[in-house]
Amino acid sequence: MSESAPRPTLEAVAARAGVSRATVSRVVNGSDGVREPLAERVRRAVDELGYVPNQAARSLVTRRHDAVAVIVAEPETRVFADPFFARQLRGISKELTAHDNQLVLLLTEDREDHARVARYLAGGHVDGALVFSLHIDDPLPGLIRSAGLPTVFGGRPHWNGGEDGVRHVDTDNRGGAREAVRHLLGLGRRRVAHITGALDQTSAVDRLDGFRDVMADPDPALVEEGDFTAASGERAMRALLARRPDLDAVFAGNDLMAAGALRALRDQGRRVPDDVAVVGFDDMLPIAEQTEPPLTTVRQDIEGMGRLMARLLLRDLDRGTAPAESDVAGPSGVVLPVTLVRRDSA
Amino acid sequence: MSESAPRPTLEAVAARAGVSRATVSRVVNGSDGVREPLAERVRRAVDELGYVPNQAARSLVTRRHDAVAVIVAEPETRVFADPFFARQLRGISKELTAHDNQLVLLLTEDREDHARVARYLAGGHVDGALVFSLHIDDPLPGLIRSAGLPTVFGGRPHWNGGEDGVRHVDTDNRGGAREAVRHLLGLGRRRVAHITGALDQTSAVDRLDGFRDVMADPDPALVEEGDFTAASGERAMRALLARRPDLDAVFAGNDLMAAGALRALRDQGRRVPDDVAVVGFDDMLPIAEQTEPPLTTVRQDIEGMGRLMARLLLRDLDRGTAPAESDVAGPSGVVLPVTLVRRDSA
DNA sequence: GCACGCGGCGAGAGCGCTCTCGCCGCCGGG
DNA sequence: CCCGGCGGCGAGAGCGCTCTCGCCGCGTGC
Repeated sequence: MSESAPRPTLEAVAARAGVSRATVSRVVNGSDGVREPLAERVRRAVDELGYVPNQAARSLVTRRHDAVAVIVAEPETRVFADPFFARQLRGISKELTAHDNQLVLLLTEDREDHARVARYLAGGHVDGALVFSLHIDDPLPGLIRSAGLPTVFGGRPHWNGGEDGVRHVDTDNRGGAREAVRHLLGLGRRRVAHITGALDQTSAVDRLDGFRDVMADPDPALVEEGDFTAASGERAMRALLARRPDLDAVFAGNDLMAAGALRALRDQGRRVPDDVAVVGFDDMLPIAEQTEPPLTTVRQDIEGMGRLMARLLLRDLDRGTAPAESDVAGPSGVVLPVTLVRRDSA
Repeated sequence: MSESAPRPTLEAVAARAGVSRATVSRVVNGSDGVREPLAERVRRAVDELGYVPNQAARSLVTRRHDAVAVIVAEPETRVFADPFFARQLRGISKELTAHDNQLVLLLTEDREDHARVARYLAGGHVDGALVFSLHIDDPLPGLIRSAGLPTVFGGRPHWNGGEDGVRHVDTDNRGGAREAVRHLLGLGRRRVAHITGALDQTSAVDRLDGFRDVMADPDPALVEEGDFTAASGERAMRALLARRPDLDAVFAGNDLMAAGALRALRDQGRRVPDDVAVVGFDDMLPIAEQTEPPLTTVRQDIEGMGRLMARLLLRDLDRGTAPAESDVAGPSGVVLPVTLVRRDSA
């Protein structure tokens, strides 16, 4: 216990094994060129001394850190209100640890934080970055790109019409929306409304686009903007009912808004799904299961999304330190499939 | 763009300012002993070159990393099912960044992960650790303590009867439970039941103790064990109703179980709060607000808990690198107050 | 006016590692 | 049997920083 024993160095291991530092280094890093009996002796010495390489010293020369930053913009809002974020982190974490990388978490809320993050990234503490930036006016992506670090974005970035080489992974928001609306039509519903999410986020825009794909020229009175909160869903539902009392289905941009809509419908005495069928998006547990009735919704693989982001980034990191814009191999954007989960609300 | 410009070193700044490395170092690290005009010249050189210290090189000599590990055990279960975790992280993050420390997130699920974490901590990559370990048989705390790193635990650790010097911060689970039950009694309820959380977690045990404090020798038939999930709450509520159909109130160990209980009560045709009053714990949003009726519950300051944990740890780190068991100043355990939030369920 | 003290600054060592280079011993071919 | 080649290993430099130490120049006291 006393004074924390000074950690053994490469030198110490070398001395104990009766070899040079270089040889120990070779063994520890698994490079070949060391004959078996010697290697074995080194390994024993490592065990006996409980040697663990000093990462700082190693980074100093290799310029690798085996660490990536995960940057989450605006934890204030939706991101932190639901388990979304935690699931994604979990996926990322799994993938990173499987490749012996550390996860450095950076939560940002205001401009000041952005400067800090930019400085941190420029400081070269990490090898790459995974970024979640939701809003359209967020300066963060720009800062990050200019830091020149390999980066993968979560969700389709705003400035990316589609294929300009910005690495990202997204959920098939548009396809999922289409599926949700088609399901409602398949139920025989004809006057399907949509409550959008906050339209400064691409996920909301894409879901709205999916709705329009299927409804082809819907009555504008059947679309109402929300902001992904339950309260906004409730308010939007009321507005919708006021404008189109005859509506018989609603597709909400997420489960939280669907829950709000459910409440508004109940207040107005509409039965779900008999009078109005409701479909959500996300399959956010436990919300989706706890509503009355349980929510039919579009499930996305959050954890898988996290894993994939990490995997993409690690791949870039492996292929040489310089991921020049040009020679990116593989698709720059990946879209994950979704599945419709049928419960009782539609 | 081309090849990422080789980052400027101390040497470069020194050359530009026409001083020695030592002087630049002094200025950069804010130590005094450099006269103003010179210091100013150095600062200009730093700006012009966009110099950012190389953390690896610095750590190599200082043995500080300005980084703290946050270790979350078993993200599988409850931790990840609710926004609890994210809130706590947010508090931690705020406090850490305010002190220029990085947050390294370690998520663990199985034994193998534990070994990895132990190795990581022993590897001296971080200056301290913040640990969330829920379950009684978790080997993690032991591993961490033996790594000899300054550590603060989230929640009361199992092996700690109270005051044996293990740094931790906890919510006033017992006090909150008492308050909840007293509230029910104040409403005139007399046959108050309790649905416990998973009793291998101290929070569940403490809440049960609080219940007992007030109910003084309650009918054992009025206590049913759950596991913090909504499903368990529903099941427990049914069992309780079967045994004591005359019960007129229930205190659930958390909001999720309260939501489950609400559902069971509704199924059995009991009105809430008229027939049976319900109180939860956590004030987990958006659950607590979305139930029917909205839940009266005990709110804890999750984010504050995170902040406090970080603050405690940073304090330990500042007072010399060796936080010998003995000379810990200040209380080893801190308990955060809770408040009862009255909504409609009780 | 001279010695002494003190504060500002520079020189240099060294943190623990990686990696290049060159040496040495072993093999095969002429 | 000698020489060239090659693979295994050690020596040493150097990554970018901090920090101790000592030098130098100035101000002060007698």
